[in-house]
Amino acid sequence: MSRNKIINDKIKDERREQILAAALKLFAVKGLSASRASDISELTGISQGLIYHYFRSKEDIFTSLIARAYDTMNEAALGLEQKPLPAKEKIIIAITELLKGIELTDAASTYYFLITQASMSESVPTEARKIIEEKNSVKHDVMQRIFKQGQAEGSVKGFDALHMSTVFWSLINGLAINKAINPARYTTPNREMILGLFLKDY
Amino acid sequence: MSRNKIINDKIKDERREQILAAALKLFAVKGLSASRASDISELTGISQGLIYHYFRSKEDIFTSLIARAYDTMNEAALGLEQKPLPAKEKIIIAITELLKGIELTDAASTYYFLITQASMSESVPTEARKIIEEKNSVKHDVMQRIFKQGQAEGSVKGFDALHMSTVFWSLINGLAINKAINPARYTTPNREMILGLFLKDY
DNA sequence: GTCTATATCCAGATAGAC
DNA sequence: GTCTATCTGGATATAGAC
Repeated sequence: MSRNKIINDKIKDERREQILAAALKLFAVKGLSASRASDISELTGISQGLIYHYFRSKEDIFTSLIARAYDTMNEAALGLEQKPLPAKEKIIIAITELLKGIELTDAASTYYFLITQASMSESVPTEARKIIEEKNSVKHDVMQRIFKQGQAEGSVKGFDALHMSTVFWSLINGLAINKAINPARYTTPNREMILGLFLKDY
Repeated sequence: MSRNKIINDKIKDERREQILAAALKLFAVKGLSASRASDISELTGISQGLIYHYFRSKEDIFTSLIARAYDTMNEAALGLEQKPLPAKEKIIIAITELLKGIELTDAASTYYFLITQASMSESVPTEARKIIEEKNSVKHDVMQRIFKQGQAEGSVKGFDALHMSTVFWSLINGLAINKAINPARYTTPNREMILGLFLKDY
């Protein structure tokens, strides 16, 4: 590979990343159909036409982002599950980290928001819909297993593990949305209050 | 008013309701910008042009629906607050009714969904945005007052009432979304589990 | 690789006949 | 009141120059 080819490839990667980063911000707060190619153009400073040199279509950008979002979130969930810790610790870490992510509105929570928007909407490209259906259950399954582990260890309350993971992710999701809707009013809720939902001795 | 005028007014009302009902379904699941006037036309059987005889614009329909949605929800919340009951009972009723609404996906929960979609999206008409900012706090304020009442009565846990209302509505909201995303997987969570978040003796 | 200009399409909204 | 036909604007995507 020639010197120039290497440099070009690097530019190509950077451009793709710029486009993806801008599109992520837009799609997360406006959804796919209300986000314009011209918005991406403005945010990145690159011309509208150039977007289509890097992606076949707007939907293609969207689908790429959905895939990334799930990979990021699911890796985090699976990574936590595999740590050699008692379930109680895993649950404390999960809630602490997730609450922190919501509070800071970091990159991960923008992904989270994108997924929520996309999951709620019936008007997503077929490719993206497939990914959602395929990968949405992973984090639910992980938490279910962690709750069961905790029940075996005696630290977790005795409710149905499916119910607990439903409540867990619904609450986290709901908090993220709440924050987004009204950042001024939002305050991170008391951690003990939430931990007490799942753990004994709280 | 002549006989014909009365009949015409009735038709006019019915048509408006048909359009609003169809638009509600569409906006709630696809959002404003992905919902087409032609979709409304298909759902109602009314021609596309006729829609604009009853509403000035698509945004006008959207704004009308948002106003209705908040009125419906806020009336329910304020009605509950004013009942001559101990706070504990009010909380039990609220959670029971809301969980039921989510499970059945009734009309009220479609309104709820519309509000969530709209609140999350930055691309809503200015008029609708105003209504959201004005009326979104009502149900939070109501729950805050009920929690404080309950703390005075000794039945409610001692966490900050603002935190409790944040958690309350985030969880309800999150559950509604969860159900919408994956109806097959959703099971209504154990009511006692949720009540225990707020009430002593659970 | 990047831009400007443009083709093409589609959706919101209007006009006019019945 | 309702429909069909049409205008118009704007957005995606492409073509071609540099």
